[in-house]
This record gives sequence, structure tokens and C-alpha cells, in this order.
Amino acid sequence: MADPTTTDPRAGTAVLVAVAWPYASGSRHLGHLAGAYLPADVYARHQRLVGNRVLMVSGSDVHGTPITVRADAEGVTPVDIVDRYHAEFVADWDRLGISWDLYTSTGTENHAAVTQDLFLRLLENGHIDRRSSEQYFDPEADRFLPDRYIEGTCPHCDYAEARGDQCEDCGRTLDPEDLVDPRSKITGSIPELRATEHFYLRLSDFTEPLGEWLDSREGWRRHVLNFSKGWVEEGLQDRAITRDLDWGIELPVDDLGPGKRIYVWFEAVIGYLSAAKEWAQRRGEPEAWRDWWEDPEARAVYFIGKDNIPFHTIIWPGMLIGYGGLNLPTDVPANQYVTFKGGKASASRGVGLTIGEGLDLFQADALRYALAAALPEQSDTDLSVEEIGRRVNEELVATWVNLVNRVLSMVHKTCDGAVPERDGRTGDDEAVLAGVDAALATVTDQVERVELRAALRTGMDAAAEVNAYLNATEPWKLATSDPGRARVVLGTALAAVAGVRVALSPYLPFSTEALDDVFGPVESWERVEPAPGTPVGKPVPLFTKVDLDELLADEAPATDG
RNA sequence: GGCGACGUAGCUCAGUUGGUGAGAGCGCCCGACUCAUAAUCGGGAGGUCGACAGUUCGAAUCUGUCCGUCGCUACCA
Repeated sequence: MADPTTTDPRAGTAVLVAVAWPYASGSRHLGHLAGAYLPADVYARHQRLVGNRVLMVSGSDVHGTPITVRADAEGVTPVDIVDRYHAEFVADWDRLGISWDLYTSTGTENHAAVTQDLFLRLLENGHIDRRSSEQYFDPEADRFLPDRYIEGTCPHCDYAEARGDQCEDCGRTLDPEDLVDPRSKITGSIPELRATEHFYLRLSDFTEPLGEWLDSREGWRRHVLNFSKGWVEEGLQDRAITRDLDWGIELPVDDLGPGKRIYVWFEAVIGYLSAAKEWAQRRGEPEAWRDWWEDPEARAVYFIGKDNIPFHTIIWPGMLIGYGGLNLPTDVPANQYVTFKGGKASASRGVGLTIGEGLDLFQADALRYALAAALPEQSDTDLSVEEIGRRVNEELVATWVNLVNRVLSMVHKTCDGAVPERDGRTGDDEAVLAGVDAALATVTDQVERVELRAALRTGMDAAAEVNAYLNATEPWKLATSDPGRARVVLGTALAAVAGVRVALSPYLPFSTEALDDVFGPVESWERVEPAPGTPVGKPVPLFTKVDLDELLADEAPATDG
């Protein structure tokens, strides 16, 4: 089991764990956590332990109109907004124990350089071209206006402050030309239509290769594949990839004139590549990123929410095909949504909890457990504070935390406060341990299929088996009737707990580490028995049950966006 | 409107290519146990698998219609 070649970090498969870039326009909520960050972290932690070379990257997405709109509304600069939320995200990840290899942002020089390189190569390869269109121009501000900077009356519902992209009153999507009495949000003046030029990504170039690629995908989630194929079958449309904004990455060519930037949807996905390069540079091995991006044996798994599917299964793969020589996604196990009391989680609308609010109510591992047990892998999953608390109390604490506590307590009391020797095990004893080892193997199968809820259940079932073993052997009785046998049973239970701990470690990093004193750090995906003689003190419970009544009374409404 | 998905025990959800009497966790009931955070273990009761019609020897699983919920609709990402 302890084959050193499988635990050598340089010997395993290169696995890129690519995680959605949180948009630095506001707080992220528990739906985002369950949708992308938590599953990515669980997957990455497991993959490291089985000996693969994991590179887990993401960063804050800092460009785009929603950020400038918010900055304008608050009378601050976009940088102020971005810095505020980037700092919040970093603090959230730290509290949650998200194990990034690099968490950066799209605001770096490196990202701009990589983006410009992709742009130029795609331009060179003929996949980007220039087209002119009519667009609203603000004569007073002397600039073209993005859709969101135009206001007017909605042609459908007569709402007077509809935006050029959407009417917030009736929810319909709009084109700026649809607005009655349009006006500039910047100066209030009446905009006029003028011809302007933008660069377009010729997505239609990739219809055939993307269709073939999608047809050849195996093991992808049905909703991801259906949705993606639907897009291709409808016909891929070329998309403008520049915008009239000054908050974004500059074009590496100057023939559009000033005031044009590369728009977020084109550059944000490039972050997966630029972050890998940044990681390599920081490591002092600037070419190391190639192991994850150019080696055909490498895997790339993208953890995103379902709202992001087309960007990761169509647009980004299209860009990669057009660029050439870089690996396409191996899998995009997009999650569905977490809803709160039936409504889609939304920090801006006050539905559900922000990550920070969740962490104020629950310990990180408790929150991780409850969300992992309810990951929306196949369908939307409904959550509530009560539901999270219930899972923590009735499942995590009752089954696993209590098991650890009862075993350590008995070992402390009846084995002279130390891990007992291993000899004298019977067939029943070996059977429990074999069960735990089988659970470890099952978890690996499930995690590699990104069935993380099921994998967590497997770990919890293993814990229940150990509880059953204790109930059957009754070591508390043996302590007086047959002390020798009691030591064997408790030593077995301890060994079993050691294995279950490994199985649960991707989900519960903090409580895993809290047991290092007895079991040693978890360094590989195997059941390592604690060394006989290791001191076992009176255990301190890993968790306290949460008081649901108190929790609900304290539950603050989420109002910030 | 178009596209996609969902509607399975009280609650949250599983159910690859249709086939032994429909599952899990939690809750509930009964029992065992008392080492452990009234935790654990065993057993049990709960479902016309949204409705209707059809295909089939046979459908929760395929087809159609309807009802309900939701997401997307390309300048939110």
C-alpha cells in the first residue's frame, strides 16, 4: 500500500484543478462555495493524496461594467471595489481552508500579457477579425457607451430607468436601440448612433471541431453535455470581444483608437492559463506550467456553476483550439444551484448567506461538511440554516465526531493513555479494517468521477461501521472482563478511525489536522496506523453541536450585495 | 416566445443503456446498549415515482400532451 512511487509528487499525473474566477463586484454566497470552490478543494486534496501533481488555480475577476457601475454608484474607483472584494475573498478562502496553489487576480501584468498573447495569436490565425457596427456615442463625454451606461424607457413595460442590456423592472433583455428616449448614464445627454469598430472572435470557425469534441466526451454530466451541444447545434455566433470601457485589459493593437478594451468574458477564462504561468514564475521554474497545459496525459478539470457552462465548454475550448497546442478541458463537472427556501441564492437580493456569514455561524469544517453533503451535483439543492445545522448535529457530530471521541476516550482510559500494540487481532477485527480500506478505494473511484456527495457518504458509512463494531465488541465491558481483548479491540478501532479520517480528510481539513498528535499528518491516501505507544490524552471534542434555536434567532438577514 | 432542466417517502436527495417485491441520509416508532457531545447499534412504519394518454411481454426510467417550479436567452460572468 505504501508504494513510494505513488506518493512522489513528481511521479503522478498532472491535474489542473481550474476553479471559476469569482467576480469582485460583491460578496460571494454559499451557492458559489458549494458550486465551485468547495468541490474543487475536495477534489484537489484527494488528488494530491493519491499522488497526483495538482495545480489548483483561480483568482478574482476584476474587470467589466458591473464593477465600474458599482464604483460609480459608490463614488469610488473600480480599484477600490476590486481591492475590497479581493481581500474579502482571500480572507474567506483562508477561513475555509481552500488549498490553492495560486489564488491571484485578472489585474496582474502577467494576466494582461498572456491575454494579449492569446489575442494576437488568434488574430494571426484568422480567428479574430474587425467589424463595424452602429453604437451609441455620448457627444458630451466624447466616447462610445457600453450597454449598461445607457438608460431609457423600457419598450415593454414603460419602466423609465431600464438599462441598455436589460430592464430591471420586467426582466427582459434589451438592445440599447430598443430603449425609448435613451440617455447617457454618464452625462445625461442624448446619445447618438455612430459607426464604430470592434474585434470579434469567430466562434463559428470552431463549430465543427467543438461539435466533434463534445460528441467524444465521456463521463460528463448530462446537463453539461446537453446544454453545450445545444449551443453548438443552434449555431455558434461570432462575439465581440472588445468594449468601450477604460476598465479592462488594453488591446495589443492600436487600430481601433482609444477607449476600447478587451472585454471580461474573453479574458477571464484566460486566467486559468495565466495563473499557471504565474505559479511557475513564482516557483522559479517558468516553464513548469507546460506540464499541465501541453502534456497530453495531463488532466484539466474545471469547477464551475452551471451559469458558466458555455464559457467553459464552448468559448474557452474554442479559443484553445484556435490558439493551438494547449489542452482542452478533460471534464467540466458544473454544479447546479443551491437554492435557499426555494429561491436562487443571490447576495445582492439577500437570498441565502454570504460565505462570510456562513463562516460566522458555523465552524469551517462544519460548513464544509453540510455543503458537501448537499452539493447540487445532479439537480438544484435546497438549503437553509436549519438544514445546515441539522446535518452538522445529526450527521457529522453524531456519527464521526462522536466516534473519534468515544474511541480516544476509551483508549485514554483503558490503554494507559497510549496507542496499544497491534497483535492478537481476530477475523472480525481484520474485517472492520478491510471495510475501511475498501471505503478508501471506493472514495477514490467516486472522487475521480467527481461524485463528491457519494464519496462523503462512503466515508460516513465507514464511520458508522466502526460504530457498529464497537457496539458489537463492547470494549467498555471487556475493560474489566478481558483487559487484553479490550486493548486489541480498541487498537483496532483506533486503526479504523485512522483510515476513516483519511477518507474524510478532503472534506474536513481542520479537524483532520487536529488529530495529528495521535495519528500523524495525513500525507497519502492510505490507512496509516498510529504507532504503538503514542500518547493519547483525554480527547477534546472536535466540534460542539450548534444550537439551532440560538442560530435562528441570530440569523442576520443578508442585505449586502 | 426559444432552449435546457427539474417535479421520487415528513425533509434533503440517489436512481448508467426500460426488467427479481422502488433506494439513502435525517426525522418518526420499537428494541438493545451506556464507552462517547441524550451520542451509538439493530429493527420497523412511511411513496398510486407531478397528472393523463401512448409504445412495450414489462417504465420512475422511452414518446406526446398538460400542470407546477427554475435557469439560460449570448453587453452579468
